[in-house]
Order: sequence, then C-alpha cells, then structure tokens
Amino acid sequence: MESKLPSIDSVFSVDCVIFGFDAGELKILLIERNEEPFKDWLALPGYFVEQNESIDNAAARILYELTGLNDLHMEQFHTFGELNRHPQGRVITVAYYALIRTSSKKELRPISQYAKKAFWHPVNDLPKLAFDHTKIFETGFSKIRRRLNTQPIAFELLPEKFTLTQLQSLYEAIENRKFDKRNFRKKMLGFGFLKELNEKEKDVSYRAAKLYRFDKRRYMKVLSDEGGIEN
Amino acid sequence: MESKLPSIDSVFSVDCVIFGFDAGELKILLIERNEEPFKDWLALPGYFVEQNESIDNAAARILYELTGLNDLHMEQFHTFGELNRHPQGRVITVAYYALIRTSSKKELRPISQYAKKAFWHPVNDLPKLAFDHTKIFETGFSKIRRRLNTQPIAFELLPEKFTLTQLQSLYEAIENRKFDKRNFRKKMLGFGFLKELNEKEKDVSYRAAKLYRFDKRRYMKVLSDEGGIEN
DNA sequence: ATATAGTGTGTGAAAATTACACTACTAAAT
DNA sequence: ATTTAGTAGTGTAATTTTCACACACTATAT
Repeated sequence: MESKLPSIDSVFSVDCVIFGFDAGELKILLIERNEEPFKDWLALPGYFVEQNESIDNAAARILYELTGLNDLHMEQFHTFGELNRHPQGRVITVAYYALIRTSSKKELRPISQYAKKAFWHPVNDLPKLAFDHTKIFETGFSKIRRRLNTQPIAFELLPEKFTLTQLQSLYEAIENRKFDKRNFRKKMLGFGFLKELNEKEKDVSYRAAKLYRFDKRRYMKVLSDEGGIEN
Repeated sequence: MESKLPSIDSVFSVDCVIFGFDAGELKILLIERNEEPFKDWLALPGYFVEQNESIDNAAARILYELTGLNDLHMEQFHTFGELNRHPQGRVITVAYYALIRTSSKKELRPISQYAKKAFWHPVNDLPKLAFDHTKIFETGFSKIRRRLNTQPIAFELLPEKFTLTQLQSLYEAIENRKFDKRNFRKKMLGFGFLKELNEKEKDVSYRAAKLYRFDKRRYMKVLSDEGGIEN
C-alpha cells in the first residue's frame, strides 16, 4: 500500500456562475478582481481549492468569501482543463452554477481581499471577462437553458411566492423568446406542481395577481414520468 | 504578474466509463489493476493526468495505455472531489464517458503495466469496483440514459451500417424496457436522420433486414429544434 | 412443403399542442 | 363619480403527435 502519488505542480480552482432574476432580467454575479493576474478585470467568483476540503465545500466557501453569499445550492457543471487557461501555470477549474432569488436582497459584500466588489450584471451584454471565464459562463448558461425543463431550477430564481406572470417572464428570459400567456398558464398549471395560494400581490398599481408556491414533492413525480420514445 | 500559484499537494486523475453494445447487451470496459492500492481489483480505466497535457488529452492517452483503444470520442461528465476517495491522498478525478462499437473488434490489450487486462463486462451485474468507481459508473450511466434522447449517442454504439432492429434493441438495453416495433420505426424514421441504404444484412438465416446509416448533418437540425414550452 | 424467425407496413382513437381575443379588476388621474 | 391605463385571467377549435394494435412478406433450415 505504500506506493506514492505522483508529485505534480498543479492546482484546482473553482469558478461559480451564479444566476439571479431581477426586474425581469436574468443576471449573473461578477466580481472585480483585486489581484494579479487580471487585476481590475471583471471575472466570475472563483478561487483555489484548499488541500483539505472537498470541491463542493470549496465552491461554497469561495463564493462566500468573494460575495458574502452563503447557503446556495450549487451544482457542478463542467471542468476546464486546458493547459494555458491560467497565465501562471497549470490550473484546472471546476465550474459550478447556482440560482438565487435576488429578491432576498442580501447585500453583496466581499469578505476577502481578492475581490474589490461583487455585483449583478445582465447576461445579455456581458463585458469581456478574465481568463476563460466568458467561455465558462457560456457553457453554464447553455446547461441551465437545457435543464430548465428538466429540473426545478426556475423556482430557485423566483421568490417563494410568485405570480404566473413572473414565472413566464423568467422562462422568456432564459429561453429568449415569448410565450403565449394562456398556453403557458395552462401548461404550467397542468403539471400540478404549482400550489395556488389565497394571497395576492400587494402594493401594485394595477390588478393584483394571485400568488403561487412551488410544490417540490409533486415536481419530483412529474420528473420521474419523463418521456422516452413511446410505448 | 508575479504572484505565484499556491503550492498544494494534490493531483488530478481521469477515469473512463466506456460503453459498448454487443450481443444485445450493454457493457462497459473494466481493467484488472496491477498496482496498489486495490491491486487485483476490477476498476474503471483511469490514471493520473500529467503536468503538461490537457485533461481531454489525458483521458485519451490513459484509455489507450490501459486498453489499447484510441480515437474514441470521449466526453466529460462529472468531477469527483471528495476528500477521501483515494486512500493515498488528495486525488480529484474527472470522469469521462465514451461509446464505442464493440463490433469493430479491436483487441483489448493494455500497453502499460498498470492493468493486467482489460475486458468488457455487462452493466447489469457489475462486481464491486476499486475506489469510488461504482459510484462513478452509476453517475455516468444515468447521464447517458438521459442524453440518449438529446444527443446522437446511440449511433456511436452501433456499427456504421445497422438495422432498425439493432437500433431498437440498443434503446431497449439502455432504457431497460421494450418498445413497440412499429412505433419505434415510425418515430426514428420520422426524425429524418436515418439514411436508408441499398444494402441488406448478409449471412443471416432469416429475412435480411435493410441497413441504415446515421446522417449527422440532419441530426443536428433535429437537436436545435428541441422543445421548450410551446408557442 | 412447411415451420421458424425476423422484416415491414396502415389506421383509428386519444392526447397534446398550438393559435387566437376578449373581459375583469385595481389604482391613479381627472 | 368617471375615466384611463395597465395587467390579470379565461375557452375553444384546429392541428399535430402519440400510441395501441394485427397481419402479410421474405428467407432459411429441415
């Protein structure tokens, strides 16, 4: 049992693509870097994994240190291992995404020095990002677009109680197209995992809409009945 | 630009879940290890990534060295980064899958010493594997099951020219259920990415079936029209 | 010739998807 | 009190897709 691991000069890092939905727009979280390389550039929140933590833990820790956010459900989506993606040496990065209710207006406040600030930026019209982060973002965005109809991701972006119109505009933001209101409502309600509440929107200057809540239990059922070919 | 990377004692490895389809059964490629830890155990083909190669390259190289197979299209599906998955220290492993025509009867012949032998094993009834390889396999299997209807993976498992019956039994093996023959054929042909050839099976003791070829160009079109909600 | 095993084709019923336009409600302005 | 502006909320018919189902054709082996 005493053969050894090879000794290689390389490190892992974690990068996070954090999606939020606010004012009808889909946004991601960026930081302004305070460290070389790419000092002052905008980047995805990310940093090195420590020796004694799992990568899942690292992702949570790093996000917290760079943005002050915690308790997100993050999920790994791809690992980037090109040779020259980091100018200082061999860095393999595991990319995570998470979805968050920006409505729970936690303030964004970096704990560590590595980020000057953290802020939300609309996914359309992103600036050039440090390293290969633009590519990482694009990979992540296309993953969640595909997962939208397979996993309960939409609901993680909305407040706990939401209107059907909000839900629809979220779908429209992610898929970047419009839906017919009646069909959308019919379909969503037909799934049976939206629970109608006895409450309405407040403080709106137009007819208040009904609020709904997402019923996770039922959602899982719908998922497991997903379709193969036929028969 | 002269800050340095942290120095951490950790390594990456790559593990491969290689699916093949043979005699109506779905199989994966296993090796018998010739090295501690887990000497003599069965395991997925996998090894350490070198300093100066991308992880994609590493996957291809390692698979070749352990099995003699090359030129597979491998795709990354998950990275496993738990702390104690390797008894000798911190090893993060990037898992890949590939699908291969076992019919092109390349011989399995390990080049390196790390594997005593390599062989196909049916996915049902797998023995206990080294490390966390059972979990890696399961993760990979469930991914390809889900990708079956989204990506052209089925065709990579079949010979270039195949019959509809072969295609159907492959789907049945992956999804582990039966389909109605008529509907299956209708549906598959309806997609329009199967090209009917003017050839028939040979050397069969029953009515020879038409051979088809997969038309990749059309497949891509079908994919891009994939469904959102409606409208 | 006949038994066997797999290929190959059509139709009707049910379900899902799509297209499409108006009324109901609320708050604010007049 | 009435109007206005803005959004919520609803039904139906046409079309398309999915599914369940049964029998004839072809080739080989005996």
